[in-house]
Amino acid sequence: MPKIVDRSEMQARIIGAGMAAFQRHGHAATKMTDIAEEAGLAKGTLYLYFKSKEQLTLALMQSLFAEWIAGLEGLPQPRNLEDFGAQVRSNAVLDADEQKGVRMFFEITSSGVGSDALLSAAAEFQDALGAFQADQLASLKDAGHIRQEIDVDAMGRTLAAMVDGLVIHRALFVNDESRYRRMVDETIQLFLRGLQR
Amino acid sequence: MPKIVDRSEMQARIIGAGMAAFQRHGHAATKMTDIAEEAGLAKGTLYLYFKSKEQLTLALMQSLFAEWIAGLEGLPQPRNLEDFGAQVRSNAVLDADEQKGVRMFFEITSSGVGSDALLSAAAEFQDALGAFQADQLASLKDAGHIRQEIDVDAMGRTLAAMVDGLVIHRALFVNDESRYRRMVDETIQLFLRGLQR
DNA sequence: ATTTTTAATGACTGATGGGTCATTAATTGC
DNA sequence: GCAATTAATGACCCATCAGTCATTAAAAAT
Repeated sequence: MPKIVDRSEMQARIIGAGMAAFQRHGHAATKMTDIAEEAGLAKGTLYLYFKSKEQLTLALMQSLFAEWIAGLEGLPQPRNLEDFGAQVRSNAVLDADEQKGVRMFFEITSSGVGSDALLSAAAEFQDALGAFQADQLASLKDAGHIRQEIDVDAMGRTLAAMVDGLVIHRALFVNDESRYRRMVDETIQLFLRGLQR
Repeated sequence: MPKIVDRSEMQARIIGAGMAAFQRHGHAATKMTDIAEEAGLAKGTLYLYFKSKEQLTLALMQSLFAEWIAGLEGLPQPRNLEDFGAQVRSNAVLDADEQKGVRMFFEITSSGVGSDALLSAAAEFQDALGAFQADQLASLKDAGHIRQEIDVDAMGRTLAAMVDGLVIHRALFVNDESRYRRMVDETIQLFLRGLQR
C-alpha cells in the first residue's frame, strides 16, 4: 500500500540538477531552491534524500569523481610517446561544459565546504588520476620508450597536477582558444622531450 | 580642526586584516566582523574605507598580486638551466602561509566573487607571471642554453600554469611533504630535459 | 579651553536562504 | 472504491550577516 520510489534514482536526479545549477551560477550562489527547480521538485523534497546542502555537495562531488575516473577506464595503454602526447592533449583540451565543471571543482575544494570528507575524497580522486598516469608511464617504460630512471609514481602524480594547472588556467584566465592551444602544444613538446630516452 | 587620518594606510591595515582572516577561515566563511576584529576596528569603520565586502576583496586581491609581482622583480636572470631549475623549485615549494594564500586565491577566483573586475585582474596577473617566465626563457634562449624553436611566450605562460598546478595540488591534496618534494624533483627534471638543446 | 569637523562606533535593520513540518497528493494492496 | 502508508509540498521559521546611521570620541586650530 505504500507509495514506492527508487531512492538512488531520485538521488541521481537531484545530483544531476545540482551539477547543472552549480556549474551555471557557482556553488556559493546556488540556493537549494534553484536545485529543486532544476530537478522539477520542491525544496522540501531534496531534504528527503540529502540531509543538508553540504551532504548533497559531497555526494555530488563523489559522483563526479566516479564519472571522471570511469572516463579513463576505457582508454588503451599508449603504444608510444605520440600516443601518450595525444592522450595528454585530450585531457587538457576541454569543451565549455567541462571547463565549468573544472571551475566548480576548484571552487568547492578550495573553499572548505564539505570540510574533511570532501577534501579527502578529492585527494583520493587525484591519487587515482595520478595512478592512472603512472600506469601509462610504466607501460611506456617497459617498452623502452622513456628513460629508465623516471620514478613513474611521482611523475604520474606530477603530470596530473600539471594538466590540472593548464586546465584551471583555461577555465579561469585564458579566454583565447588559440592561445591556449599553443600552450598545450608547448606542453606536449616539453613532455615528449623530457620523457624520451 | 578636523581629525585627520591617512586613508591609504588605513586601507592597507584593513587589507592586511582581511588577508589574515581569509587565509584562516576561507573567504566565504569570513564575516566583515571578523576582519574588523582582526584589524582592531569596529565593523562600521570598514565601510568608511571600502563600500562593500566585494570591493574590499577586489582591493585585497589587487594588493596581493602587486606583492607577488614585486617578489619577482628582484630575481636575477638565470645564467643557465640549473639556475632556472632552482628558480622553478623556489616558486613551487611554499611554506604553510603561502599555501593558505594559494588556496584563498583559487577560492576567490573560482567562485565569481568580484565578478568581472576581479577575474580580469587575476588574468592580468597571470599574464604578468607568464611574461616574467617568458623573459627568463628568452635570456636562456639568447645564451643558447635552450632549444631555438621554443616559443618563449607560450612556454612562459605554460610554465606559470604548470607551476600553479603543482602548487594548488600541494595546497589542497598532497599533505605529505616528502611526496611533494619528489613531485617537484620530477618536474625540474622534466623541464630541464624538455627545454635543453 | 572651546569649538569645529571628521572619524569611529556598534546597536539595529532588512534580506536572504538553509532547514522544518503540518498538510496534501500518490500509489499500492485488498 | 477504500484504507493504509509513504512521498511530496511550500509556507513558515529563524539564524546569519552585509550594510546603515544616530550617537560618541578624537584631534586640530584658535
